[in-house]
Amino acid sequence: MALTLFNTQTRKKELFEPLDAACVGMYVCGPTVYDLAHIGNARPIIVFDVLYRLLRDIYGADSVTYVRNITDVDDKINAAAQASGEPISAITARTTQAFHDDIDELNALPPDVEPRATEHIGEMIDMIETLIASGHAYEAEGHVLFHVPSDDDYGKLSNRDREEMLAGARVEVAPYKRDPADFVLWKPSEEGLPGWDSPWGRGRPGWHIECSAMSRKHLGLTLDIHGGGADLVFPHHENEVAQSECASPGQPFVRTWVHNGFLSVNGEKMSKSLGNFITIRDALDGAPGEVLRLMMLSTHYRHPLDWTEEGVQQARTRLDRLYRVLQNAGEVSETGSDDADSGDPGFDAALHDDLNTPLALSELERQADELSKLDGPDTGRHRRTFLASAGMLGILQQDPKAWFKGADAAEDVSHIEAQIALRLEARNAKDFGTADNIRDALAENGIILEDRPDGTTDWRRTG
RNA sequence: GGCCGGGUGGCAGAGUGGCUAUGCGGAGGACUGCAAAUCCUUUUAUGCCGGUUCGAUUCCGGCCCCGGCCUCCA
Repeated sequence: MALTLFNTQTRKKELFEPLDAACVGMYVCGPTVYDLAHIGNARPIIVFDVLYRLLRDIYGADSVTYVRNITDVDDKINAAAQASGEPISAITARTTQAFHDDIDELNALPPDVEPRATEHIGEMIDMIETLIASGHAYEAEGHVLFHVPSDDDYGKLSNRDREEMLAGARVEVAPYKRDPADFVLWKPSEEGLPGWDSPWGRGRPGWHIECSAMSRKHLGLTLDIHGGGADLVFPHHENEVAQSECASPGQPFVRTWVHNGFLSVNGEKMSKSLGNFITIRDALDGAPGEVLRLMMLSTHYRHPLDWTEEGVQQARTRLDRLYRVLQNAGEVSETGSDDADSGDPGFDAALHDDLNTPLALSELERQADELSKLDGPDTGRHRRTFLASAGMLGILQQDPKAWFKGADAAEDVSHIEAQIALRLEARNAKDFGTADNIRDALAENGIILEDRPDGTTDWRRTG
C-alpha cells in the first residue's frame, strides 16, 4: 500500500518513495536537555514514533534508521547552570535521563541512533571549514557566520523572501554580520563556558549546524525524511538546508520534510518563557502515558491540537472501551486458524494516507465493534489483526487486566476483594444499604465495581 | 506587513461535488435490587458573501475570525 506524506517543501501530499528501500532514513530534531520536556515536546515524539512504526512495517524493521539527536550544548543549558550552580554535565545527564523515562511512558520506541551534539564537534568543525572554503561562510571577531546571500536557494523551505524577512526583522543586527540574515555557525566561548579548540579559537557551535553535521554522519547526505515541530521550519530547518546543501553542492539535503502542528493548552500558547507549560511528567500524574498518546493521535498531526482536561478524559474513556473489547475477546479460546496476518485494509489505508490517525482510530473502533460481536473460530484472527493495528499506533499492547486493575500492591487487591465479599454477603441478605455503602466507599478510592450476570463482581480502577 | 495552518453538530474530530464518519456527552429503552459495564434507539453541523454546477460542507474568488512562524522554542 502506498504511503503518502505532506511535504512541507512542496506544500503537497506526495507519494513517499525512499532513495533506497533497504535503507530508509529519518531524522527528527530532539530535545535540548536543559529542563523537563513538556507536552508540546511529546507531540513530535508520538507523531514520529507512529511514522517510524509504519515505515518499519512497510520496509522492514532492519531497513529503517531513525535518528533523533540530543542537544547537549546550548546557551539555555549554560544559563540553567549559571542559575542553579549545578554543573552542566550534571544537568544534561539528569535531563536526558528524565527525557528517556518520560517518553518511555508514552510507549515511544527508542530511535536507532541518538547522537549528542557534544560528541560531534569535530564533524561540525569540518563542515564549517568546508563552508568557509567555498565562500558560504566567513570568520568575524571569533565568530563564524553563514553568509545567507551566498545561497540562491535560501528560503525555499519556509517560502520566505529575504527582502521581506529583513523588513520584518525586529532584532538588532550584530555589527560583525555582513548581512543581517547571516547566522552563527560557531561562536567564541569565554572562560567558564563549554568550549572546544577550533581554527577560530576556543568556542562552541551555533544551534543549526549540529543537525546538519549529525544527520549526514548517521544517514548520509540526503535524508528520506526530516521531521520536527512546525515552529522549527524557520529558521532552524531553513538554515540546515542552507548549510547542508552549500557544503555538498548538488546533493539535496532532504527529500520529504514532515512537520507536526502546534500544541496549545486551553486555547493558549504554551511556552517555557510564559511559564504556563505542562511537563510530560505533570501530564503523566493525571493520566497514563497511553491515554496521552491516544489523545495526541486523535487529532491529525499537521493540525493544531488544543490540550484540555476534557480531551484527556475523552481519550481515557475511549481507551477503556477498547481494552474492554480486548478483554472480552480474550476470554474466547484461541481456536482460529493461524493465517498470516493480513492487516486491516481500512485501518492501513487511513494510516498510509499522510498518517491520518484520527481516521485510523475510528477504523480501529470499527474493528473493535466487529470483534465484540464475533463469537466463533474467527475471533482469534480478528483479535490478532485488531492488536496489530493498535500496535501501529502504539496502544493496547498491555494485558487488559493490568490496564484495568493496575499493578498495585497485593494487600490493596486483597482489601478490595475482602470488601467485595462483604458486599456480597450484604446483598445476599438484601441489605442493600450496607452493600451500597461499601460500593460508594470503594468508588471514592477510584475502584468501580461491576456485578456480572453470573453473580460474581469484577472491579477496575479509574483516574 | 510577509509566510503557514485552522474555522464542521453540546464537545472532540475525519472524509466527501449528491447517499452527510467516528468518539465523548445528552435523551429514551433493554439488562440490574440500584448501579457499573454492555446492547438497541435517538438528537443536532459544515464562519460570511459571491461564483462555477442540475446540485457545494467539499471546487474557485473575496472577506471575517482564531492560532503559529518571521527572535530561543517541538
